[in-house]
Amino acid sequence: MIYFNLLVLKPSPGWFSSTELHRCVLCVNRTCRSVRGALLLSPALRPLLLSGRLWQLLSDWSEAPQQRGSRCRFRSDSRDPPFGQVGGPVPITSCAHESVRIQLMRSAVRMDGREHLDRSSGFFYRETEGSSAATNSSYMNAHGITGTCYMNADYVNPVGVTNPSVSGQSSLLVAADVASMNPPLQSAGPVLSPGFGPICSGPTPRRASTYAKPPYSYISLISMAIQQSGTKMLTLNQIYQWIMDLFPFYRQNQQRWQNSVRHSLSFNDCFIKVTRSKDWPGKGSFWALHPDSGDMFQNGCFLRRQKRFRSGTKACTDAQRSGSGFSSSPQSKQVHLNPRRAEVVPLQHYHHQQAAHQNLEPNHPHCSFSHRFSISSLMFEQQNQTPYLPVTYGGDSVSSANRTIPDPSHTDPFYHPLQNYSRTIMDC
DNA sequence: TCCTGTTTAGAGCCGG
DNA sequence: CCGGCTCTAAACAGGA
Repeated sequence: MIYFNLLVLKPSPGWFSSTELHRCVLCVNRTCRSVRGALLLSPALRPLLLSGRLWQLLSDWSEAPQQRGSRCRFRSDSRDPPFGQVGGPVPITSCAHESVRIQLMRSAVRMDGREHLDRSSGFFYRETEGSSAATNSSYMNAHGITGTCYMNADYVNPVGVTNPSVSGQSSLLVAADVASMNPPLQSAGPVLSPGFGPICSGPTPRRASTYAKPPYSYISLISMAIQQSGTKMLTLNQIYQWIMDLFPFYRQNQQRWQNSVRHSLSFNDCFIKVTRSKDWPGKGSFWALHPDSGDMFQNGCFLRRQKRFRSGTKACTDAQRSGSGFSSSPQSKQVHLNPRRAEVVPLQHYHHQQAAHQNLEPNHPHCSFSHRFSISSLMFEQQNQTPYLPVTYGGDSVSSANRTIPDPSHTDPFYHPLQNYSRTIMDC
């Protein structure tokens, strides 16, 4: 029987999304014979942990793999050591070894036989000051179990997937920026995966003494932010926040890059402005991705745009627009609702209508978004579980009656945008 | 006043 | 070399 310690770091404030928990459990279950979890939690999560609810959640999620015949089991019963003791969950402050934010499983574990993956294709995370990049770094966790980390870059793979083989080791990357543990901009925690988009092979970000600039363009960052949101649209401030939460680099010189973000939103046709409804007051409009902009990024890779999206292309027919209640003015990036055709349409469904129409199903070999972690793939997987858009495209004339399903982030305390990507994570 | 959004301009990089 | 893309800066207007 092999036991592994699963160490998950989480920023504060914050909570584990269902997807993150799901990912932890499933990845481990699919890999290990048995798992003993040890969660490093932010202080905000401790009450949840102490109350037993977190363990219950983990336990519940661990059932699925077992039903598929897996012998793996996530131990969460009363035999688990209590909080704070060896073998049990530990408070984040007891993590003695701070230099490694992401702890690995023990060796001799193979992840789905995908050892062939290129290191550069993912598995990005940051190491702390003083440690060297692109090295294997031994560590000892709070329970005295040693492992090896492969340090190769500054950023976590946005998918947060496992790296199947690193010098014979396996890793589980589920960590987030440990803001609660480190003063921002001074020490480096791993960066939480935004939930999609492979780090494409190519130039590997080099670690710097300070946070290195992410290899993503602003358009990529904005696209990622919007895509990862449950409603597929964000306000400007939410976009700011998402970027800063995910990439500590952008916590500095905010005026500079935020201006660029605003410029990108306004200048690029791939972003459309969704005006607020009267009964949904607030500052600023929502920004969404143009329904036809799905193939901007090659293979869903956010490092480089395949082509610049320009509105007015033939990709989206009038029939499709009208059929789903969409209409847009060629003179404006704002989208307007045709009230007579108004209906609540899940945006991802609309995307897939587009994809199907163009013979570009997510799994289609010619689909530029056919990548495992591409937006379309992810959206396809969540088609039956993603909440509907809280509003249709339609700006001012969207009636509250159409907002039949509220923004899940407003009603579900456990909602997290990343939860939509559980299927992909399960496949890790 | 601050934030949001638009627009213009210029520089740098990269690929054809 | 040229065009396209991206980034940065700045000015400006309008709204909360």
